[in-house]
Amino acid sequence: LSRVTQRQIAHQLGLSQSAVAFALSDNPARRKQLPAETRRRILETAERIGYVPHRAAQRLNQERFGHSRSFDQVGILYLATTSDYMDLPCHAMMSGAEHELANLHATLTFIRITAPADWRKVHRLTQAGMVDGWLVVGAVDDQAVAQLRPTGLPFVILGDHHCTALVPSLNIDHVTAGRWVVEHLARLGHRRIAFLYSALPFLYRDRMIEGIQSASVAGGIQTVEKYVPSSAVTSPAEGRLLLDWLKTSGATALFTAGSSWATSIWRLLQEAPLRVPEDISLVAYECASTTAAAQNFTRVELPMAEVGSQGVVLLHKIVFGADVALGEKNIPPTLVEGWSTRAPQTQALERPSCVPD
Amino acid sequence: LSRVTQRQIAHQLGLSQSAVAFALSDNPARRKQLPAETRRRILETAERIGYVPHRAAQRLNQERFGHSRSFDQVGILYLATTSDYMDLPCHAMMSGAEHELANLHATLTFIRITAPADWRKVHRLTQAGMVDGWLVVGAVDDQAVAQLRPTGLPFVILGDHHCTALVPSLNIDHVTAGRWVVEHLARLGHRRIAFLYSALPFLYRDRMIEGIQSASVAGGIQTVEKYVPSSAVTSPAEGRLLLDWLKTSGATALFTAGSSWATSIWRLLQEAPLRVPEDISLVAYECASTTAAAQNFTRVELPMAEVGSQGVVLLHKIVFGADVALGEKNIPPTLVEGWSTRAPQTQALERPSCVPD
DNA sequence: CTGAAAGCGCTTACAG
DNA sequence: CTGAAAGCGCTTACAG
Repeated sequence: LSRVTQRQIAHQLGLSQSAVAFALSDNPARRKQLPAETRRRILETAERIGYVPHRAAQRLNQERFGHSRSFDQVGILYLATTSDYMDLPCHAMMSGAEHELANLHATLTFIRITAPADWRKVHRLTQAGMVDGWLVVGAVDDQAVAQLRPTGLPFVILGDHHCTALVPSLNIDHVTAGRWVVEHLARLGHRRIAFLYSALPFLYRDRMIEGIQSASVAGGIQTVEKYVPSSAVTSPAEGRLLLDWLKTSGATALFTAGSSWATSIWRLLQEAPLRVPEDISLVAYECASTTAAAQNFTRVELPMAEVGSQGVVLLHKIVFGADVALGEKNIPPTLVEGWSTRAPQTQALERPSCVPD
Repeated sequence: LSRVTQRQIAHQLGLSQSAVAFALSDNPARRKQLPAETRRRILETAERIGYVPHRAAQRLNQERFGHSRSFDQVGILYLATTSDYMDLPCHAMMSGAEHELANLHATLTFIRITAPADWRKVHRLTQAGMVDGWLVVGAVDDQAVAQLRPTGLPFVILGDHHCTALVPSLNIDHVTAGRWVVEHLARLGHRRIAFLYSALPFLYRDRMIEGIQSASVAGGIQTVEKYVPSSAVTSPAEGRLLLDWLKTSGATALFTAGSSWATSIWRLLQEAPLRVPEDISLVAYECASTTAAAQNFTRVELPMAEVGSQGVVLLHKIVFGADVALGEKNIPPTLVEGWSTRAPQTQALERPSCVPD
């Protein structure tokens, strides 16, 4: 597999190498300097013999005419979290970003930051001229941004982050996710809904609660909330407490707002026994895994890949100097109606007399 | 952040640019051509002003003296599977590879292959001189290798694959994983062990069974096996069948050979009720997630990151022409002793009379 | 033993 | 309007 160069194309057609360069130029003004027929022959030959420009040569050139920014090589910084909860959604965002970059004939370089010393990798890559911009996922905070700024390269943060400064970022619209769950159940006729949240203060959780509460107020929906550690979903003792809470709550629907909780909870409900959806409607929440989809629960699906893809588009705009507003852009989630929700029975769950209707 | 070049260093010290190049050369023979003191001054200055060689210039040069292979840019091909089971272990291997590459000042380019047309990306990257070698993870088969060969670049397959041809590859030693589970339980005094396997014919599963059976035969251990779909772990009906099977099996220990099954099974056992480890010992199996570790079950842990790291080492050897034997290299797993295994009670589980002892 | 010079493949300013 | 030439930063063969 020897490399095909512009010189070889030129030689084949009896033209100068610069004629070939002109024909292949990205710059439309420069292309016009060539007779249309000559250009056509050059492009045809280039295509036929499989010419692909040598990236290193192009990059080296940019050092000379630095004013025209390029968008060939993007780095994705994965700031490791203490848990590995984030791996799946981050991987999904990365996949989406890679897909979008491939369309632009650009590549994605993966860099994992585990310790502060790993930032040296970032600075080294920058100095080596390897990167045109950064996508950043994981445990992003002001300190990370402080490391990123001196690279002089544009960046976009993907997913939840802890920055207080205004930074270009892209995320799922968790507020809307929460609102849609409430609105879907309200439309079916539910008036009292139970919510099971993670006890950990994830950002996505608090955004979702924001949406849930605003939609509940707007729709006259009563809510009951319970915050549980993820382990509770599988612990028998916690499971019993959870069922007791649910039965006395008078709720006709349950939203399990932790990723992949629905299957375990569904199992728990069946043992109560509470039939889904006859006795109680169940809405699942899934972040970058597909079990809820496989079981076709009614569910909130988060388009993490779309966040990655849109992140690339945003970064591209910034590189080429488009006037991009700082702050967070949001991608709407999807509410998929499966079998696990329906209108509530007129005869509600066993309900304590103290609960007003 | 303007770039620091060899010329600038040379200018500062009143030397020629080639003297600087000699001092910084990787080639020890070339370094010796310079007086030690001159070399020291050059290195000191380079360090002080943060010189980092421009990667594109280095790469372009290699086009000229192509005989000396480089190992700067490695591509990781993620061949998407139909399910997303593989995402977590693949991400773990990728993280391990990135860490090892960073030590070598090399970078990892992520490419996702979802459709056959995506192989164009691979060929384009190759032609563009962007890659020195490939790491390949996911759904790798002979067809993938056939796409890879014409790139002319060395490759190493990480993790399970379906190639019939002999290819350089690195994997977890699943056979040993199975053997260790049996040997651990045998050492504690268990003589009859139950195994819960995925119904899907994963390669890791069959390797593990191989190890389990050879160790069982060697240690005089009786085994009972059940193959279940992953959903069985959470379905109440299947759960009851599973408990019945377990109780009548006469087993004093259970190995749940599906990733992250242990928690659900443990819950199921508690409802039976079967206390762990008093009534039955439980060994968990975990692939690139940490729930079993968090709960400190006795468990088999798979060092996926180590597979990635060793994969880089192997690829590096191949690039530099070391005589590497084809076929699979294996990384031993770890058996971690947690709270969930102990010696069996002398009074065994309820056991049907038809089972010989 | 030392240092000026060639050239990797490309892009673009500049001379004809 | 066209094409020869300069040069990005580096590595290495080659002339002094």
